[in-house]
Amino acid sequence: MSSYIVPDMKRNRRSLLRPTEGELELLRILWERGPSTVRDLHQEVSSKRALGYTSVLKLLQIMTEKGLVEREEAAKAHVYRAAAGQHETQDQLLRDMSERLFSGSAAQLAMHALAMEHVNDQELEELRNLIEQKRQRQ
Amino acid sequence: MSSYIVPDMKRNRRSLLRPTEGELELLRILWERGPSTVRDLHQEVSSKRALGYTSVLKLLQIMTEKGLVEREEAAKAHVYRAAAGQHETQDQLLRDMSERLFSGSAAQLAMHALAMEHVNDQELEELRNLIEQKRQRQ
DNA sequence: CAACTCCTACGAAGATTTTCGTTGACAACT
DNA sequence: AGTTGTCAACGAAAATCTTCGTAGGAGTTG
Repeated sequence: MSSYIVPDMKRNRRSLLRPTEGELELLRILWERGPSTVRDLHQEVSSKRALGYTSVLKLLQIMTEKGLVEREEAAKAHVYRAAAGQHETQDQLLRDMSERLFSGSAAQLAMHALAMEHVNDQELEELRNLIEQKRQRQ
Repeated sequence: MSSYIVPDMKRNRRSLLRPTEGELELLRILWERGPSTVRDLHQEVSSKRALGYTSVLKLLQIMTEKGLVEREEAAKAHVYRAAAGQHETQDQLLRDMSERLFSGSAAQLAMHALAMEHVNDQELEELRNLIEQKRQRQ
């Protein structure tokens, strides 16, 4: 009989796919601001809701373990940056959602999204172009 | 001295807005199949992944408490049906996602969704119509 | 150099979600 | 009546997520 130390794959597998609520909050800020320190992030988050400094720090440490962010330890205050690109993550989560909510139909998802809210002229124009491109390719 | 029984608002507030992962899985099946028993649902879920019968049951009980499903107790095997409409829930979750991933731009979300995957002709047509409607209204 | 300040690491409490095992009710069978 | 099968209820373990408090290192300043 033997026992192994198995890397915690349950966590990794799922988390790479889907950042949690709090993780996403930080990622969003990192995408906007670019590489930031804990203090930067805490300040940003604080404008939205109360959250302790060490909470943000801890979250970032976990995210580092999961590979969601990478950090530069050169300076005293470590600098964090998103490991995955914004688009990549967005697409991943959208695919997920289309799967779970619309049985895989991205088009249905898109229609619901459009029907839902205000869309400005420029966005409408981009959408029309996108659709024309798609039509010609098929 | 008096004590009150306070409805668990923390739970309700959030959960009505956002079914958890497992809850959504069951809701999707209920939307597809219509009212179902625990056994039905368990069978359906089992085709995707291993999950005990009582796990499904428990989840349904919790969902009943939360008001996500309603149940008919007439027969021995209770029959559950989704309380929240599919569209309602979809829109709610989309709004959420557009907020969290695209800073509230549903149009951006839609574009990403479209760019991502194959969309058939009929869907493209519907999208064009939808966009035309929007354009004229603005 | 002692008092401050800033920052990371670590551990841990709470809340929530996920997953079952066990129990007891009820009915069908033998 | 005893055995077997199906189900709901309940409780609880395990996994995750969220949020902090506390400790300790490293500069800074009076």
